[in-house]
Amino acid sequence: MAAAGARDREDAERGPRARPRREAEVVAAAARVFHERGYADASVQEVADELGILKGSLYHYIRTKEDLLFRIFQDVHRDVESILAEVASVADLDPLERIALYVQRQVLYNLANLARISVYYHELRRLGPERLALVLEWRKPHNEFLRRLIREAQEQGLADPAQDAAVVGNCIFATIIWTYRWYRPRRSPSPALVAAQCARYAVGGIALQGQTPQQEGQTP
Amino acid sequence: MAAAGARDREDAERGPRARPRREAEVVAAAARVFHERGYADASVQEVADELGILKGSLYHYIRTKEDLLFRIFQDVHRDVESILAEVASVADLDPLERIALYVQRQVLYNLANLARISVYYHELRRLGPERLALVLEWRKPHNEFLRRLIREAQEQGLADPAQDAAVVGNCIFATIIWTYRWYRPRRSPSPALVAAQCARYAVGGIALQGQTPQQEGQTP
Amino acid sequence: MAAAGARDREDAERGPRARPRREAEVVAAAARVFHERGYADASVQEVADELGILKGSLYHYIRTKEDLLFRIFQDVHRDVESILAEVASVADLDPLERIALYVQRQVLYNLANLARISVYYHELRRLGPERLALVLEWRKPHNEFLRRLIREAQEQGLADPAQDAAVVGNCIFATIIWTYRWYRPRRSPSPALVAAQCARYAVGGIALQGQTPQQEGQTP
Amino acid sequence: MAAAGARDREDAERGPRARPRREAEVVAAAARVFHERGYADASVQEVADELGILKGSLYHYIRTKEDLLFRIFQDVHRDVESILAEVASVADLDPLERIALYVQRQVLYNLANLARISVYYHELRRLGPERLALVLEWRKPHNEFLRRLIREAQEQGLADPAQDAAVVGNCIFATIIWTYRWYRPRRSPSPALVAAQCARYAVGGIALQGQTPQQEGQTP
DNA sequence: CATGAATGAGCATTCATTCAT
DNA sequence: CATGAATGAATGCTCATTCAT
Repeated sequence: MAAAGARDREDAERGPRARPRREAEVVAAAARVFHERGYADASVQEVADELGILKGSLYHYIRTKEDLLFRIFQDVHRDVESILAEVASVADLDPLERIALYVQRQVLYNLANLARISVYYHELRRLGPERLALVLEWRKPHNEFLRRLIREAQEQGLADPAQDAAVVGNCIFATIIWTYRWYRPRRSPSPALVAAQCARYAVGGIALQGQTPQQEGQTP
Repeated sequence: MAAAGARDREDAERGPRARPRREAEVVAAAARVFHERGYADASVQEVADELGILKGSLYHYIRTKEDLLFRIFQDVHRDVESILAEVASVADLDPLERIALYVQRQVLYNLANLARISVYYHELRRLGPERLALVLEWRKPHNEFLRRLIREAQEQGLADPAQDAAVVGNCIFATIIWTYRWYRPRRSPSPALVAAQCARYAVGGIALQGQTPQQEGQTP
Repeated sequence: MAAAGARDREDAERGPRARPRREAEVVAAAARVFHERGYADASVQEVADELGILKGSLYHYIRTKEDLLFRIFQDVHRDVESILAEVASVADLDPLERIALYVQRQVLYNLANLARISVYYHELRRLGPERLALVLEWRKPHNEFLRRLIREAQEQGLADPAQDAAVVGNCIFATIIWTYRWYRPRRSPSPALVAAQCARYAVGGIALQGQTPQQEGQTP
Repeated sequence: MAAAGARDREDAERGPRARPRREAEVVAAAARVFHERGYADASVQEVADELGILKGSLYHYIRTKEDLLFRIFQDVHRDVESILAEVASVADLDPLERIALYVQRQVLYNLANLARISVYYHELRRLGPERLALVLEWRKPHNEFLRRLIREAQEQGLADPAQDAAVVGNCIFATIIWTYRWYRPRRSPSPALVAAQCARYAVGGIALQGQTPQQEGQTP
């Protein structure tokens, strides 16, 4: 996670071969520009400007503009995958604790990588059909992971069995993802605090409690 | 009226003012197209096609493409405003109950208006600066309304006072808003069920409970 | 044929609706530009300049640059088809006479439509695969027509049966087609003279004669 | 030689001067690529790929892309010149026999060098003005040679004096050149047969005969 | 109101050519 | 000689917007 969080910052320590660096810089610049202007409105020119090279030169690293977008997805996917693996490997946690840890880690990652994450969650539909399908495939294990935890919590009497695992799973994802839309680096509370409170909110949202308002009957 | 006879087949049952209907159709078509293709990728031509008129004719209703976008925002804002008013006017609810009602009503509205809502939440940044500022201004009362309820709940011992009202307020908005991204009309549970479970999740997320995992200290 | 020949010239007499005219002008301008500069080197800008409109406006008539090319092929094909039909319908000609008529008419057409014909014979491979296949399909009946006449002439003792019908058929096409490369409107003899001599050359090339050099054995 | 050892596998049997071979390979690769894709559509990259070197490395052999084209012209010119010289030096041939020999040798050469010949005849106009003029100058002696033979044949009563020497000269060139467009190495008859029949066709086309259709009067 | 041709600015992409290593 | 990143100009195409009919 630490390595992932560092990705948005400029790397100071580089060895003799600067090539991989270049690639990462290109993707980082694209993430910044796409975040700021939106993928469809951003021009390849603007990405090149951000990098201080000419538009034509950018095409040494990519074949199409969409490649820039897809590489952002690849990078985020890789990081997010490692968060999942890490959370899954922690021992001695009950399902609710594991969900709390998952939410907290993901939120922390999001807040540390706002530009890339914004693109990752906002511009999915700008990918071509094959890549779109690929990314949707990537995301499935996360859905499964979370739903399984929810069901386990329900079976162990920790979570309300009346809640649909798919629905509340999506609510938890909402809690994690939407941070990219409201978090303001300088104005909002510290990432650690936000991550903790999101985790607390998500767990509270599914936990079994005594008193809960029942309103379904009131629907107009 | 006689001169307009040739156009009567298009909408037969219309009162003396035919304009509002036509206007609403235009905005609805725009919402559908912008939802499907994304605002930036959608062309004015496609909206005209959706309406069965020519591109040039569309400019009788609008001055710029952004007008189409903005009218969607106006419509949604109007509806959402009335939901807020309605929820505020219900008597004899404690803060948590009122939050639950608010979430439930909003989610129900979202699920019934997926196209417009998707645009409303997804394309905000495509508005020009003045209109963007206007919409952000519109949204403030909702923030205030929700935060006030949270604080009241905390003061009345119903909600966890350790939670930052702004943060959990955003979490509740996340729960409401994100439905536009995951809800699938035919595959997902009924709107009523989803709305109820989202409300239950949101209230549970802020309600005071005995046991909650405390992880802030574990953050690396 | 007369109508076909007139196509390259500007039409003076036009009715109230100038629309079909516009289309023909576009194709004629494209033919001129592609002839002068070569299809691949010519830019859509240059075609627009030739028409006195803006590049973007040209796209009201076409979807791609290749459309311009293909319409030239369509026009020439239509004309050439009618020449074939006409030659086939003349009564009381022996095979050699019919071949002579065919060559003469085709050459006359070529010389009257140099720009379009140059493109038709020179830029075939610039068409996309489907259109290329289509045009090759169009040309097959001409091959068949000519080969059949050659075989008939051979059977009737008018043409040398030792000649391969496919090979000399191609030689006759060469005689017809290559005119687009060497004919110079002001410097060369009159179209009528050239057409007659090409016909005479082609017929002589296949006709049965007493003395002909036999060199195949000398091949190194 | 030791330093160059790493490249020995590419061409093992080479004398002390490896440069000319390398040069010839470059031109041959260019001819193949230009033949396949067309000069204007072919990229320098593709020629480099064909050679298995990088684009930048190609510029050790050439200064511009057009150089590649011109060298093909130089090579073909050299060969074609030697055919002319050879045909001119054969003793004891009457004009028609010499024309037959010329056609046959040229066609044989064309069929054995389809790629270069296609470029030679197809891409002439892609040369810059000076080189274009140069090549046109090169070709003049061939025109003169052929026309002189035709006129001699006419004077000796071997060829029809009513035919314009320039026109039928071009017809003969057509017969020779057009082979590059219709000859298919595996499907068409043997080069020797084709060359013989082209020669037979060309000579028949100009030879004096009794019966010839006269259609000039029918021209509309 | 409707039409549809025209506008003109902008964009992604290609490519011949250069040059420092 | 070879490399490959960089250049910069050009190109095909799109599209929001206008306007005469």
